[in-house]
Amino acid sequence: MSKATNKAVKIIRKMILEGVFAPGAHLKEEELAKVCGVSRTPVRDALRALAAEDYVRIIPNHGTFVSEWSGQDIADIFLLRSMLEAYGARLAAQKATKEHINTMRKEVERIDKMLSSGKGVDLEIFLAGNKKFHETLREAAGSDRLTKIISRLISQPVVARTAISYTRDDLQRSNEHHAELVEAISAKDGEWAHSVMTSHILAAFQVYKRHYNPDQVEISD
Amino acid sequence: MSKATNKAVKIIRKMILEGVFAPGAHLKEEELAKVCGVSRTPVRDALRALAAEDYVRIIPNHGTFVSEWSGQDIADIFLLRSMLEAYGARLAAQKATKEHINTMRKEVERIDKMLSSGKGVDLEIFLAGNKKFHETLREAAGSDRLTKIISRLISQPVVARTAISYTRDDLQRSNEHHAELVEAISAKDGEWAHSVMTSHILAAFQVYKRHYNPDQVEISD
DNA sequence: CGTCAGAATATTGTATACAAAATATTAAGT
DNA sequence: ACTTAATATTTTGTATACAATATTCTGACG
Repeated sequence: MSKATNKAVKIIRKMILEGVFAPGAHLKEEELAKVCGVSRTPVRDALRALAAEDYVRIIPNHGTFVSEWSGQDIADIFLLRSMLEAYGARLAAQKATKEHINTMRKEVERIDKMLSSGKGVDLEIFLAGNKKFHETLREAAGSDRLTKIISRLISQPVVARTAISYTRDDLQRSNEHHAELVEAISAKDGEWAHSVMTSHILAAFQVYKRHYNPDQVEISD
Repeated sequence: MSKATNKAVKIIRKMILEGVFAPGAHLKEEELAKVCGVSRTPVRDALRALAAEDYVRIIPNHGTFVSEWSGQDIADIFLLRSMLEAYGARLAAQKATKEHINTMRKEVERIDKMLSSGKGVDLEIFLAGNKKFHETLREAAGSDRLTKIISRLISQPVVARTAISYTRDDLQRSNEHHAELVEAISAKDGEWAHSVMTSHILAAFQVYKRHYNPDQVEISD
């Protein structure tokens, strides 16, 4: 993506994530152009890109609107993700190199060290390690197409917004899953890896549901 | 998509499919604008859309190039598709309404009638019926996101180009799979549907491989 | 003969101006 | 007061002009 377009994408995405534009809001090109300090042309490019990421939806001749997400949508995403990532894990078990495995193992150890240090949890470290772990696993799976599909799913606003409040136990379990995945992949056991990864993502879904529970939604009058 | 953009997308996509632009070819915006009879602005829009469909890839500041596909890529697509469509079939078994099932059954019967008519095979009827059958099944699965992902996979040039030479036996088997899928879904048996759909897509992959075999590729000097 | 530098050209990226379409506003009629 | 039609305004869509970048060509030099 080119300079001005890229700038616009970043600014607009951030604003949506921060709630500056509410779900359903109508994004006007000229206004965005002013905010981003570029002309309408790259703004339009940016909106097309954000539509591809499902941040907005474009209705021809009517405009661009911030996407709205139902609980069903979110469940959909997690279930699809669990399937796709599990498939990736199976492939990784067949194809991972020693380097891939070492990288993953290192990330597991780094997080483990953080958790058992006695100090408070450092989410920064966890998130970075988690990201690296999954990226490496996808790379090991060796399917660019799969990687792209998954990336699109998890780059979506709902998931991106999910700066979930992980409890210490959640982090612990997550990292245990990671450790087990390394074991399964080392053993070249695709079914095992598949199964652990499924649990891993569904557990994340559970954490999400616990936090963003429909029961907790308040309706103001 | 708006008028001029839509026109450009259709023209350019067709030209790529027809081989007017070879894989790897550099598509120049001005030239396309002239061919399509619109300005560069909607052409650029069109190229972004075609990139999303994987017909082309865009390299910033360098241009747009017709996508190239390896055998590995194609295998990747079929395998992913088999997984995703199988997942859809499982969902459909859980959620399909009587109307969905009736529509699917009707398409099966229409193709069956064509095949057993004694006359030669009518590919038009088969392709239309096949399309309708799968669309209905995806609708029955009730996941817009899944539908979108699958659509993107199968709208890709490699698959689109696959006007495969189905033999009569291939068509017969394909329709038997369809019939079995209707049975499985009627019985609300998700595992059965999943399994039949997997076979169905992998069989299609086999037909593809039989036709577009690397062995047959000639290299001119 | 090759290679490197620099100018010339071609191509993409961005801004602006204009056209088409949709939305909002006003005014008239019931 | 409520519709409805006409008009004004806003917003998106397209074309063109200009700027930035990349590519190609040319010629000097080793």
